[in-house]
Amino acid sequence: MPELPEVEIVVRCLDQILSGRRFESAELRRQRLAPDITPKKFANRLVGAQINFVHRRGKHILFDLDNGRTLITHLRMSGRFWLLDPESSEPKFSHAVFELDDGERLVFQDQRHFGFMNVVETSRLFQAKELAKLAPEPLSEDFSDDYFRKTLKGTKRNIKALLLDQTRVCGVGNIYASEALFLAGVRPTAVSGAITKAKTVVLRESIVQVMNETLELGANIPLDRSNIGGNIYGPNSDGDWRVYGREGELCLKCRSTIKRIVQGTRSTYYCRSCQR
DNA sequence: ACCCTCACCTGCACGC
DNA sequence: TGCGTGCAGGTGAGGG
Repeated sequence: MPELPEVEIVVRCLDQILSGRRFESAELRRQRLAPDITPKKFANRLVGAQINFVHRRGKHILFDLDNGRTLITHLRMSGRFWLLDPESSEPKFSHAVFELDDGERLVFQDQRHFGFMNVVETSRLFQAKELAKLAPEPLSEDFSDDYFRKTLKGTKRNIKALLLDQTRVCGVGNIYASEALFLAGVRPTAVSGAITKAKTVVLRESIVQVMNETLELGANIPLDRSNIGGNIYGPNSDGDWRVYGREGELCLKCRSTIKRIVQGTRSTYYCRSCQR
């Protein structure tokens, strides 16, 4: 269930653990995890390849390989990686299993079956259909005030839905959308194109801030198998969100009651008095 | 071209 | 205990 900051933590762990190691085998157990290729092709394109490094585009995790290919993966709602000892048994819903050197296994587990993989030529990585239409990286200079204002202009969609559109703003998900709108004092139902220039600036900064806050939490954790799942808040612990999941609780700024509404099919949390 | 709704899965927390 | 309902941090396909 990760958004960009959680994916970033997972990527740092994977890069730390896997760089320089080799896929001895690559077993695609659930065909629909990688619908564009057969299990046989999946194995053919990966076995024997060494992992140069692991990086990221939006919420997609990218394994750069020394055979000129890149393994693209997406965790969607419930995907997670495990690095297992030779003795450890695989968890339920292990849909792809990679043997590494020295008997360890990298496992992709996904209870809800929404996750995704593909293997593409690295030379055409950013033209791949998974990545081609993604908006600029929100933590890069490309995600500028100018870009953000232009992408809001001329659309009547509500701002919450727009923030979830990965072709407009990439890396934001359902939690960070509520959080950024609260921080900026923007009502989630606001018409995107009607938001003032000043508010767009504040909202863009708020998106960056909520992501950076989580990244700072993750800055000092060990980049090992204990954090490969991206659960940087620890088991059974929700994030310390400002509004998300706080329906009926008091607003941290003004003490009025946090509301929950449904937009599209997703929950949005906000404060009616702080967010106008 | 745009925008909305639904579908894809399993499991958990809740109320009766 | 059991069963029904609603909910879950994502996104693509298909319809209007």
